[in-house]
Amino acid sequence: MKNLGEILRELRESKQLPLRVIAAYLDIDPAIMSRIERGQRKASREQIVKLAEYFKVSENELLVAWLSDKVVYEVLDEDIALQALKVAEEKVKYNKTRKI
Amino acid sequence: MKNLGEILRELRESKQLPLRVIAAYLDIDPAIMSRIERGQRKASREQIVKLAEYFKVSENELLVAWLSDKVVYEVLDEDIALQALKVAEEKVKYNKTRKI
DNA sequence: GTAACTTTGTCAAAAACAGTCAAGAAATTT
DNA sequence: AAATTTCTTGACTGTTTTTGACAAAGTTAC
Repeated sequence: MKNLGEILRELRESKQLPLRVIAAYLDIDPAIMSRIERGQRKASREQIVKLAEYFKVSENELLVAWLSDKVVYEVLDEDIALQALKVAEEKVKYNKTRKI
Repeated sequence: MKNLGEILRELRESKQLPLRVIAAYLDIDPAIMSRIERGQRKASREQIVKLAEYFKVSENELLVAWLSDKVVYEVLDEDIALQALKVAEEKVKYNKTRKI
């Protein structure tokens, strides 16, 4: 159950690439990429898609890590986090059947 | 499985109160309260707490509706919404055991 | 010890957010 | 059905948050 940042760092290090290269590919400063890997900065959806392509890794896998990180972040300091997530699931399921 | 807005509107109407009164209590313009009830605007956590007190309703109940709405909103246009929510749950559970 | 890499702090621009106000639509009262 | 009240919406404003660049400090590897 790895965070997006951990995943990205492992992918990058497994290829022995410096931040510089990935950052250039995304057209951002290496400093930002550093923060993304350390979970201090959110990546954009587009960046995730590009990274999945770059690393030749399942886009879904990365997107799930990314989205779930965002959700966790939003919910984390609440005692009711788990309760809220369960309710959110129900709501999503419900909306899906109604195709809203 | 009601949205926060629906809950608030029902509470208000059950007491036959105009938006004006609730809005004054929260110290905001009725226009905003209207949008909150229609789900077009997010309420702040503090507003939820005040509303729970005002309506003499469980704070948790309102907060869960509020938080889950926020989560749903964040996740809604993704196909992977449910997947991400499940992963988010795991992450929250994991964090809880480690008290981060 | 120096060169490459990474992390961190600070700044500016852009985007998102919370709120006000006013005008029109809808509902209610008389 | 006119008048009054309530509700909704759009346009606007100020504030906060986010995003990214840049530079300096800290690491790591040679």
